Amino acid sequence: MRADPAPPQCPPGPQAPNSRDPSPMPEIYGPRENPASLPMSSAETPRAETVSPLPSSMDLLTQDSPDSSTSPRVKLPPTSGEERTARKEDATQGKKQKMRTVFSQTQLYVLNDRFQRQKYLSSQQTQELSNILNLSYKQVKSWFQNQRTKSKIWQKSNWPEQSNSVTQTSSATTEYAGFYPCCQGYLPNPSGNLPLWSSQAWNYPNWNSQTWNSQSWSNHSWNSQTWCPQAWNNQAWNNPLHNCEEESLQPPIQFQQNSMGDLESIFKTAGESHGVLQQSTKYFSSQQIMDFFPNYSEHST
DNA sequence: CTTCCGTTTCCC
DNA sequence: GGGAAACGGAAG
Repeated sequence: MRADPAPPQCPPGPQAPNSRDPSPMPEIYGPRENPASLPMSSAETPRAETVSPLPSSMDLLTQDSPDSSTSPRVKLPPTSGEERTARKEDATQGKKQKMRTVFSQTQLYVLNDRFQRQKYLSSQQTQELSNILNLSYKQVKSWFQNQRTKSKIWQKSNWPEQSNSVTQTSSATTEYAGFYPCCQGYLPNPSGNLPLWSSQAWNYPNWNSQTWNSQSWSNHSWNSQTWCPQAWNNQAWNNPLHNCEEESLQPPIQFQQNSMGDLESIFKTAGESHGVLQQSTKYFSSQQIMDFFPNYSEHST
């Protein structure tokens, strides 16, 4: 019965942090063709085993089989080592068992990094991301949804007494970064300061950091007045044909198809595990790490 | 189709 | 038991 009397199309701008408050983020990467799924070098991918969910209706554009069949990215983290491919197959009774995938650190890293800049992905972007990470469309979509939920909860907990969205933005510039446990040590200050990644992220050369600094973003994103996910996904900038913007927004560094491979190798050599993030930042700026990602493919002009 | 929310189910 | 992935349903 959750029926947000959401407006016809877009949610009212300044509204309670309760109803849908999408945080649109201008697509800075622009839609790109998907090159080819980046084979996760099964480097550390813990175990991303997945169910074979019954394709719902939207799997049309996705390789929905989460991949247990496509990618071996199923390995156990150095902690609990035991491959447990043991999925309850007893589901033969008709009750489809739910398999909970454990994303690899690399996958989470990329997802998180992306999430920090973009709370919402277009379907195409989701698709691309899923290809790169060797995840299913659904998985990426679900992950972002779950992340958004956590983000909201996190925000609320940050301003327990502030129910006024206006006050929030002025008093806090925090933005949920969506860090997973292993990264928390890396966070500057989970209790109020802008996450490191976020701040660095705003060094986009082509982004008006003067105008769009972290605070602006925070304000804008979580109190957006004229934005809604659906509209967003239909925007021109999500349209391959409209990429005038993205060109100018392309970061200088372009990793190519094997970007993930590079990243992973670094993760490995750096000693993956918990140190992976810290280490990786020594080689790449968070910006770069992230940038390689959306640009894995350069649109052939 | 998407979003959200609430819930379930699983892994640690 | 907590956290997180996945599911189901309502609403747009």
